[in-house]
Amino acid sequence: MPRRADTIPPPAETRVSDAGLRVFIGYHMRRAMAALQADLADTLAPFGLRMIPFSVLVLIVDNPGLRPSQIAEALAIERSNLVSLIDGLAREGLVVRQPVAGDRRAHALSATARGAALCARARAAVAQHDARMSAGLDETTRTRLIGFLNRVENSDGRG
Amino acid sequence: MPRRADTIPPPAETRVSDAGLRVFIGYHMRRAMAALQADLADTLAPFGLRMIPFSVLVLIVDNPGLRPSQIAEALAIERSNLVSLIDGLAREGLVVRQPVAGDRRAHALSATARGAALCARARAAVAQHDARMSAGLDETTRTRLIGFLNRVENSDGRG
DNA sequence: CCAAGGTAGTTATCGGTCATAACAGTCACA
DNA sequence: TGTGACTGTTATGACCGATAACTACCTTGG
Repeated sequence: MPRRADTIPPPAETRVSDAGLRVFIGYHMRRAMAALQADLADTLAPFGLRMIPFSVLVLIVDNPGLRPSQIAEALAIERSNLVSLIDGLAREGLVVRQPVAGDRRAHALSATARGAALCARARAAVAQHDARMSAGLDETTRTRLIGFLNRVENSDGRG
Repeated sequence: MPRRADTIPPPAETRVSDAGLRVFIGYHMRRAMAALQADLADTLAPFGLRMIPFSVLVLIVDNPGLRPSQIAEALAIERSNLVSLIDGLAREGLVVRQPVAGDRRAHALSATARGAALCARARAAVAQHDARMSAGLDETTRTRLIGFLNRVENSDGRG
């Protein structure tokens, strides 16, 4: 028998269940990643950095003379999205673009002293953040976890 | 000794190293998550769904009469972002909003027959996708991995 | 040498995700 | 009764990611 109009009786204290999604590892990964990213954002905020710019800065510091297209390939980012990213780092005086001797198209990226210093401090903070996140993870489990993540990462396209 | 102008010598076949980022579990998670999300997007595309709308649909199917604010809380999404999400599902005829008897503010969400059917098929496809992603993951490692992900997820704010 | 095709960086633009602020209608309760 | 809280909603903006097209430049084959 239809209730008056199309109203629905109030749910009797029903607790919402996401069990149908919890069966998927991807769901757990997504939730964990969201929490991790929020924590990382808080960690990097004092340095005026966000996740991606931090990654780019580390790459430049660790690989002086790097070119944008190489960063794009390493981080799986489109080249076009790198320009504003590098613009931002350059605006802050953290990195500089220099011409390359043999190729007038390319830009060699390197960190300034200020960029290197900031990167070192941010790197230490992120290391603490990462250790906090993976606290209570014994070495073998950690290794196995990274192995799993690498396998997922490299299952390009189809499996 | 400064080189002519400010040019930089071409890098001698330098391979770019992201070792400075590989030390972080978060970096591996981010890369794995990106690959997983791309694969999941391909999996859901035939059903006209993306990751978030799929999650919302599953929640509605599994919890008939659910209200938007409950979905927001369950999925850690802002309420305001749910409206266009539900609009989309409703436009496709997958879910309907019905008034709730006792509370004229609330909307009870439930799936249509079409929505339930689509959800079942999409759920099966996602199950295959998830199994593919976690292939070669024995049960104890899988359990331990999920435990780790849950710990990360629940390390709200600071640790 | 020179024309054709590829590469590096850039611009413009779009879609998707997420957050915030503000608002109207409604409910609950002192 | 009226104050405060809650629901769904609108509008808006930041960030991330992808695509297409352009300029400047390099490289290669004829």
